[in-house]
Amino acid sequence: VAAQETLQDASPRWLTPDELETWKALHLLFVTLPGALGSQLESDSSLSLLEYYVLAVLSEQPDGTLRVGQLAALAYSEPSRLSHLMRRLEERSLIRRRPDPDDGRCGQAILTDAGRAEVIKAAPGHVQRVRSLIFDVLDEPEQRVLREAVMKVLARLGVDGLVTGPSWPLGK
Amino acid sequence: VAAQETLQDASPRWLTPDELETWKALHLLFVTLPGALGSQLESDSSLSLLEYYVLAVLSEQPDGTLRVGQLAALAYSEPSRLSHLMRRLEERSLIRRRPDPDDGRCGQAILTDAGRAEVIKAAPGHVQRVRSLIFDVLDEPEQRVLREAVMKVLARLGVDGLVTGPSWPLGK
DNA sequence: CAAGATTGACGAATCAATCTTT
DNA sequence: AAAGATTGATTCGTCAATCTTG
Repeated sequence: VAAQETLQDASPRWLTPDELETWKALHLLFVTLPGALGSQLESDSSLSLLEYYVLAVLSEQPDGTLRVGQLAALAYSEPSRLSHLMRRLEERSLIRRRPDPDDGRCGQAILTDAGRAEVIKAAPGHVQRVRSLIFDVLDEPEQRVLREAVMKVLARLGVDGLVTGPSWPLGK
Repeated sequence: VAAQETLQDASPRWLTPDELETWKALHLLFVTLPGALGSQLESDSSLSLLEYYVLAVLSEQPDGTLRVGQLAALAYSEPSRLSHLMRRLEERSLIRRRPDPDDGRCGQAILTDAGRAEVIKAAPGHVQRVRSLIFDVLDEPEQRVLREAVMKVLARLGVDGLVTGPSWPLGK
C-alpha cells in the first residue's frame, strides 16, 4: 500500500482525451490572443497592451493620478516592472511622476494630456477588436458559463474578488 | 447621416457591464495563469513553460527528433525565438542540434537523455497543477461549454484546426 | 532566388540590491 | 527598521539582416 501511494504521488491522474483537448485549446488561446490584441493596439497607437491598460486605468481616475503601487496591484505586475514602464512612459511624455505630497515614499503617476489623447485614440479599436474576437462569436448563455468557469479558476488561483477593477477597456 | 456614420466608426459599441465583467475575468486569467504554471515548473525542474512544452513535444516523437520549424509551428512561436531557445537548451545539454540529413537547410533538434529525464521529472507536477487549477473546479458541462467557447474564439483568430497538436502535457 | 534557420542588436521583463521616507 | 519605489545586471523576446542549402 505504501508503495502504491508513493507511485500515485509521483504520477498523478493524467488528463483524459476530453480534458486534453480543452487544455490545448485554452493554452492556444493564451499564446495567440495577447498577440492579436497587441498588434491591433500598436498599429493604432504604438502602445503595448500593458501600457494601454495602465493609461486606461489612470484615465479613469478623477485627477488622472494614482500611486505606482496601486497601479501595480491593478495590473497584477511587480513594482519593478511598473517602475521601468513608468520611466519609459515619462520619457514619451505620456505620464509624469512626482512623490506623493502626503507620503513621500509613494510615487504618483499623473496622466498628461498627451497620454490621455493617446489612450482615447487607441480605445475604439481595442474595444472593437475585443468585441469582434470574443463577444461577437459567443451567445449570451455561453458567455455566462465562460465567465463562471473563469471565475472559479481565478478563485482557485487566489485572485478572487480582485476582479473588481476599473471599467477597462473603456478609457473614457 | 454621414456625420453619424463617421461618429460610429470612431466610437464603436462599448462593452456592456456583463461583457466587461467577463472580459476582465478573462484578462485576469491571462495575466495570472501562466505565472502560476511557470512557478510550479521552475520549482520542480528549472524549466520555463515554453521550455517544458518544447521538450514535451520532442519526447513524444519516436526518435526524439523534430525540425526546428515544426517545433516553432507547434509552439506558435517565431523561428527566431525558438532558435535562441534551442541554443540555451543545447548549452544545458537538454537537446542537441544537427542539420537534417535529408535537407541541409533544416535544423533538427534532438532530445538528449538528460532532456528526457528533465521533462519526465517535471510532468507529474505540471499535470497536477493544471488539473487542480482547472479541471478540479469545473464540472463536465462547464468544461464542454468552455471548450466550445474557446474554439470559437480561436476560429475567429484564424488558428482553428491547429489545435490538433501533441498530447501535451503528458510528456511520456 | 526561395526556404529554413541562425545571428546580433535592441527593447522589455525579472531578480536582487539600494535608496528614501516614515 | 519597515514600506514604497527605483536602479542595475542579467535574461528573454523581437526585429532586421545574414548565411547556407536546395
